[in-house]
Amino acid sequence: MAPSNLSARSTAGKQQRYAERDRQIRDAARRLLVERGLHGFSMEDVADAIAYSKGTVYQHYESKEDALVASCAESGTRLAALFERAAALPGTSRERMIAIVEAYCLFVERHPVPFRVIPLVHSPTVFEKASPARILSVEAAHERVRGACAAVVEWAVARGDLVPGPGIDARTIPFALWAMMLGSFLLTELHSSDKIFGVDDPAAAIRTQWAVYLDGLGWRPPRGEFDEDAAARRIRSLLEAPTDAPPTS
Amino acid sequence: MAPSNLSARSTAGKQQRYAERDRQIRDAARRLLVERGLHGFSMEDVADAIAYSKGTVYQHYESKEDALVASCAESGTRLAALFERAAALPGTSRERMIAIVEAYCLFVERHPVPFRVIPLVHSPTVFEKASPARILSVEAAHERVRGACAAVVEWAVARGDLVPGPGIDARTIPFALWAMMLGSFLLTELHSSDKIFGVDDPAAAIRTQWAVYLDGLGWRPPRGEFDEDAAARRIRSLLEAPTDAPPTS
DNA sequence: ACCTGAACACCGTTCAAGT
DNA sequence: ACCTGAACACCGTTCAAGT
Repeated sequence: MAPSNLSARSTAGKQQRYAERDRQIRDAARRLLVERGLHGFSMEDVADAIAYSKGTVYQHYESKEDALVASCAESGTRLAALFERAAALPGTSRERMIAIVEAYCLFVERHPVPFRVIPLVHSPTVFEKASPARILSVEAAHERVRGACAAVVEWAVARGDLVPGPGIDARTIPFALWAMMLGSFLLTELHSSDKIFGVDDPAAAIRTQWAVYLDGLGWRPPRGEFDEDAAARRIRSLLEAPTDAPPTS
Repeated sequence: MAPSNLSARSTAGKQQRYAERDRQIRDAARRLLVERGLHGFSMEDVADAIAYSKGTVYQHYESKEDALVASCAESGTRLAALFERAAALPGTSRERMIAIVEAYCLFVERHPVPFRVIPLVHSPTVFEKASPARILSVEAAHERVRGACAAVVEWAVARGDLVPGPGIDARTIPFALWAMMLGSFLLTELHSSDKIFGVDDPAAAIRTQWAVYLDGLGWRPPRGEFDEDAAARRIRSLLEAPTDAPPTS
């Protein structure tokens, strides 16, 4: 921890250069993934996009799959941060649940490609070629996302807004919420060309479905006893505000 | 339409040989996809698996993507047939909704790989390389699936089991159902290794969530007024029976 | 007329050879 | 010590040359 000055400086310099290059590679990879999609994404292009060779890219990622999982972990971490902000917003427990839905909608709007890549990357064949550390970072992000939902459910139970029961608990409800949101956006994505469902605004559909589901759980207050649209608008403007300077006024 | 006998016979023979080879290729492709996953699926292996060359495989599929979409269309058609059977099963409107959920669960259990491939194949980069006819066949299958759900909703409204309203109609409910099922299974799939949600039986979770959602819609009869588990068991045994000899006794 | 498989292109991945 | 890019392997795709 206290090596000679020279060695310390060179080690620090080395680490800094490595970190800088890591950032460059990560940015290039993300941009290429967004521009060309999973299909057109290649390690060759990543190497071309930065000022280093393919061999150097492979010092940062074990494999192409490792790079994809890394990109997923990054998206997941951003989503987790947004969920945690949403779960802590002022309001009733039901409004915080709405906030989480708004957070998800906002995320998908802002990052459609990373979102679409999630299910593709989470396949056994991809994961088994990624480094264990990389997989752990994805799981950590997901755990944060789940935890943010679970916290709202537990708070609602503590406040008496929700009466727990079979299928009504802090494990099942986050699962249901996430499944509904993931499924709705994917389904809209899958059928954006054909108009099979006639659902052109998935975010609106999710808001309605989620409200129906919360009513089914008996979550207080029910639809009709508060202005859902106004709550959603208020929450969205709070979430859209920049993270480092929240408009508390 | 009435060519010479000889020509007719040779044309018929040709078509028959083509159809036979098409079946061989399709079977090989499906098996390889299941065995090796999307990642390990190659046109080279398909050609090796049958007694023809790569060039011949390319007479059946425009591209690798075309082959994948074809496989999806096949799965979709099977799913549609199962949904149509489920939607027509004897019982109340709510039991028929349960039947559709059971049909989906049964399908995913029986064909996990084709199911997992669906979101991967429905990406713009894949679809734009598939032939228009192939895409149409996928859309036709989806339309049948949606139609089967919509029919149950309309029947429930006609019977007075469901009162339509905003977000409560034959377009939105099938969307919600499909989204919930797709999302639940994908999410379970994504997190089968880590145990983040603690949900080890997605089918059970879906049954509960769907019941909660139907209650939220006000669909009659509500949970608690009938034996859901018994209904699900009865329906499942009907669905598991072979298609061509339904046990009507 | 139909089918083949050599040939080309495009990466993923490695590693001997540079600096 | 670090980085490079030639080299190899593995397909996707095509098409001139067989039968």
